[in-house]
Amino acid sequence: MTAPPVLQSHAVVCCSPVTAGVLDDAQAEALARMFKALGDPNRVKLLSIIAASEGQEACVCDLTEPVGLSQPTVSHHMKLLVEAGLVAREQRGRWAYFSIVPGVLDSLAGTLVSR
Amino acid sequence: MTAPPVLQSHAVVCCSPVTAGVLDDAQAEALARMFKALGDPNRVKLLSIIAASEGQEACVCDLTEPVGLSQPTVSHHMKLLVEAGLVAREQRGRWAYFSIVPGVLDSLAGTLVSR
DNA sequence: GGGACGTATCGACGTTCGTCAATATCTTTC
DNA sequence: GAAAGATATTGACGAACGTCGATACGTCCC
Repeated sequence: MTAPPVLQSHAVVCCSPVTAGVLDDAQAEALARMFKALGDPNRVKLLSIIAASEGQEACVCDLTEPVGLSQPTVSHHMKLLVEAGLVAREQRGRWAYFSIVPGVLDSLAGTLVSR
Repeated sequence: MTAPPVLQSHAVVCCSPVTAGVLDDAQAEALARMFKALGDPNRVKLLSIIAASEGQEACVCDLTEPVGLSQPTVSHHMKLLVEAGLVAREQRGRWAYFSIVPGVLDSLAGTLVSR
């Protein structure tokens, strides 16, 4: 929360391959930040629900019931996913629509493949 | 530690794609377990050091200095990586050699690609 | 403007995490 | 078998996490 919203650029910076040489501190930290966001079962599930929704987007109201968590907790998880640069938030009318940032999962996958 | 060493099979079980339908609890948990292991900068760095070493293996003695952590802490991180099924441990003489489980990172990457 | 509704923030709680110093365990060598 | 070296375990600590109920904030509609 101390950081301004420069989160979109993560998709660009995040991608030094794990297996292609020793990572420096900044690279390791950028990668760990995204992986940590994926390090909770409910967040992984939330991502998959969004991906499976039509239009690849969903609002909190769609997400609360499938994961069985309270609305504030889902809101909290979504905030973490947004801050990690994995998910984008768009306010449309009363609802907040969340979608997976295009390409970010592929980029992350790219850091894991042996090359 | 309540679980016996069935960790090798993780590479087989871990791989329900995030973006190909809503994950059930077991799948989400299996994925999150591996991602959580990658959710610490020092562990990511440890992985990259192992990958960059000749023979793709390293002992704790090789790892302590690059990450700047105490020996027990490195040992602890390695244990987590092993338990997550990402790293294999092999005792050879006095030393314990750690190597990345073949294919596991590619499998993980496979769960992220949009397909 | 006053409700009603969807979402975010706050405050609190128990739990897990990352780290270290101290110590124990295992392996080799003399 | 005793000493030395490499690694693991233990115990402790503060920090971060996941969760909730209560409440505040926006947005729409009458």
